[in-house]
Formats: sequence, C-alpha cells, structure tokens
Amino acid sequence: MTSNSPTTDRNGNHYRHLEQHFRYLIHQKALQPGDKLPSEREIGEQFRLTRITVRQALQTLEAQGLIYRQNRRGWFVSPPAVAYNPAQRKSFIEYVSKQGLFPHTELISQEIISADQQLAAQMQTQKGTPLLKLHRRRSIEGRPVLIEHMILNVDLLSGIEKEDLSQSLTRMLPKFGQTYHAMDLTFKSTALPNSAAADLGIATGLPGLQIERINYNEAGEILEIDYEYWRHDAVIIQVGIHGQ
Amino acid sequence: MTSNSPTTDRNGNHYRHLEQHFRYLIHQKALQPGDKLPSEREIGEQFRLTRITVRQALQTLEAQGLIYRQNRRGWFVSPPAVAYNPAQRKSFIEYVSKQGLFPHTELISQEIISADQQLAAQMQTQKGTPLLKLHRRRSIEGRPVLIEHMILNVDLLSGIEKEDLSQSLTRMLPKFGQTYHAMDLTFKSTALPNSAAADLGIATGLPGLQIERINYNEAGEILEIDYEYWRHDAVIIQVGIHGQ
DNA sequence: AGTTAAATCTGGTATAGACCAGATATACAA
DNA sequence: TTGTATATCTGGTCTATACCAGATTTAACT
Repeated sequence: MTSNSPTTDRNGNHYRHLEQHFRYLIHQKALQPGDKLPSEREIGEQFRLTRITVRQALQTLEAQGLIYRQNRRGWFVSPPAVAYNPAQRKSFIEYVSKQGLFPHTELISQEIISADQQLAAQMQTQKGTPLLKLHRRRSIEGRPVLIEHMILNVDLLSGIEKEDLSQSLTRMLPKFGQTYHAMDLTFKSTALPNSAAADLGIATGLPGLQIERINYNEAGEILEIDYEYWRHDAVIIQVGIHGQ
Repeated sequence: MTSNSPTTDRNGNHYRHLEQHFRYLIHQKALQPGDKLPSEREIGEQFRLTRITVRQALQTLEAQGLIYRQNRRGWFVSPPAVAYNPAQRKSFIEYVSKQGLFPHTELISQEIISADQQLAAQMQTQKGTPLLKLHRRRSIEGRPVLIEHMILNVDLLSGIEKEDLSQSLTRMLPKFGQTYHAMDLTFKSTALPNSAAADLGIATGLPGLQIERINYNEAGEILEIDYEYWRHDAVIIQVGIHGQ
C-alpha cells in the first residue's frame, strides 16, 4: 500500500497522465473557463488511448470540479466556484456579481396550489392555505449551476404571484412587509436526482450538492421552503456560527 | 442492441436496470448496511452484462451514497449518513452514538511544531508560537468516514499534548479553561485529495465533502483550525442561522 | 499450533471496436 | 432570405477480452 508514486506510477495509469496534462493546461491558463476541450476521440488519437481511458481521466477531472460536460456537446473548463454565505441574506444576483461573475435566473414554472395535509404540515400552516410553487434555474457565466424548487406561503405574501418571479425574492419581500429572519439549512452531498440533472443538462448520477432551506419571518412563521440542487463544482458554502 | 428495455427507458440503459435492482434490494432490506455485494464478475454473469456495464451501475449507486467499495475487497452497502450540526458543539462521539451508530477515533500522528510566518498568520498569532498538529481518522460502524487535520494553539492549551488525543477535544477544553465560542465554517464538495482518499482506503478522485473550521474562544482568539475530509455519503450537515 | 508460500479472488486499468440519439453544421429547395 | 432535410460530430452506452496488484484463502511446511 502507501503507493506514494508522485507523478508516474509503475503500471499503466495512463489516465492519470492525461488528468495531469489537462490540470496543467488549466492551471497555466492555456485552457480558460468556458473553453472547450478536444473531443474524446481526438484526445484518444493524440495520446493513443482508448476512449474509455480518456473518459476515465475526464470523469476524474470532473469530480475535482475542473471541467464539466454538456450532453453531446463536449467538455468545457469550469468557471471558478462562487462563495455562498447564507447568513448574509444576499440575493443570488448580488453575491454572484459581487464576485465578478455573471448571474442569470430563469423561471421554469410557477403554480398556485392549495396546501394538502402533507404540505400544510411541512409549511406549518393550515390545510387549504394557498401556496406558490416555483421552479427556477440559475446560471453563472452562462452555465446552469442550480435548480430551485420553492414553496411560498401566499397568505403571508399575498399578490406575490403577480410579480416577475425571475427576479430576486430577497429584494421583493419588503414589499409584502416581510423579511427573512432565521433559517434552517441542511446540506447533503449526493447524486443529483434525474429531474434536476436533466434541467441542468448533465448526466444523471453525477455528484451534486443538495441544500434544503426553511425560511422564517420575524414571527417565526415559515415564509418559504427551498430545495436547491447545485452542481457540486459551482459553489463553496461559508457559514459563521456565533456564541450561544 | 436496443434490447426490449422492459421497465425503463428508451435505449439500452442496462446499467439503470442493475442500479434499480440493487436499489430495490437495499430499500427492501434484503441487503443491509455492511453487507457485501456479489463480485463484479458474478453480477455480470448473472445479468449477462460486461464488467464495464456492471461497474457503471455500481459507480452510480456509489455516487448516490447507497454503496461503497473497499479496494480489492468488494462492494458493500453503506450505513446511513450521520447528521452533523456544528452549531451544537457536540463531540463526534456524542452525536454519532446518539444516532444509534458506533463511532471510533484513531490518532494517526501528532507533532508539536513552531509556527512559521504562514502558520502564524493563519492562526492569527505570533511567529514561534507552539502549535500541535493532529492527524486523526474517524469511523462510523467500523467504516472510516472522515480524516481530520487539526492545528491547535498550545499557548492557549498548554499541556494538551500530554492528553489522550484520540479522545474528544470538545470535552477536553474546559480542563484548559477554554471553550469553543464561535466558528467559521466552509463546506465544499470536491474530489478527495490523494492522501485523504488513501487514509480512508478509497480510490482517489471519488467525490467527498471538505470542511474547514476555524474555532474561536470567547476572547476571539483562534484555538484551533480543522480540515476535515468526509466520505460524501457519510454525513448530512444541518445548521440554523438566526436573526442578526 | 504457528509460520510461510502459493493459489485464488477482487477490484483497477486498459485495448479494440460498435451502435445510438441528441446537437450542430451544411447543402439544398422554396 | 428562409426553412428544411441531411450528413456529420459528440458524448452515452455496450460487448468481449486481457493483464496487474492487493486482499484473502488455502496448502504446505516447520
């Protein structure tokens, strides 16, 4: 065991060479964020490797967040990860653009429903409460990085469904006399579910970061519950915990 | 060849069948945490699939946290993930055993060093301050799940190097007149670095969860900085953020 | 019983070739 | 110019086979 082997291993490990090759090009900025890599077949030809071996190298780089793929379009160099600090209550647009990156939000669907038993329990409200379900996709530097499923309590935010819901909700809330006061967060590193992967245009089963967020107003009522599915390489989460 | 895909999708997708097969067995508890799966070759024979296809299915299940592998030993069903709430300041041993799981800590190495320029800056202390470097491995249900690299300020915790450092530091601190008061946390989903993967006995390049934690005492001095590398499927992080 | 060496099993890595379907570019017709 | 059909390129999935090295078990030898 231990197998220190710095650069080159005794046995095959061709894919590690390939991995280091591209890592080097990316670090040297010969390949820049957004740039397209040669096709798997071309790489294989150039290095005299099978596509399977090439793919293994590319998948390893993908797991490290250096590159990503778009279904049947090719492999691309990843933009830097954005830092997300949920405690600061800044909007997506704010904290992304503040880091010199270009954010974009699309509203995929919106729907007003009436809370059934289960949803009412989740939202800690009464059965029959009107709820707004939102489904959004957010991008950084033109790359979809995040799928959001949100459920909002319309009783506390009446009329919100008439707003432009591809805008920042954080900035919209004061209009309705509400603010985010506290939140419960759950993070989980897991494979993206099929639907989220499809919305992000990536293959199912790739690692992702799942965030569940329950937002409370000052009265301790649940304003909104969010389920976010992030590309694993697109975000770093920073939180400060202070004395109790 | 197109294979009359019975239950699932359009084209081949044999590996999805296999994936669902094992997911079913695990959910039905026909396969329980810690159980060993048949070897890749056996599975391939049983389902008349190539090892490559079998491996793809297993790797997908691995990404979902359902199974894990041990190098050249086989594939096993994962124990449930442990919930970790950094705000509660409970020790690893506490929160793991409270969830009905069996924790274990090994001290891999310990070392007293003198802070150089860079370390002093990180620890917000003076050059030359004595620091204790710890390297530990923590397991749940006998499975290594977490590698810790810690740096402690011995000026604030003098004599700590004589303690049994495979024990909980959280419980040890009051002895030295210190408590954890605030912390800054950074989470990142990324491939495990080689050394951490080796310590965990898993292949390099697999997804992991990286946590950086800076611990402050009541005076706002840095007591300790931790770098944790978790198996991605071993933990769920829960944090509450309260009004400011 | 205790130690050691050899056979076997397992995942890790690799070659060679194939067909599919979505994405893209190109040529052609209206 | 605009729309459409088509050829091409790309990653997604798969078969068949092979050798390697670490982990485990078995057999042989003290």
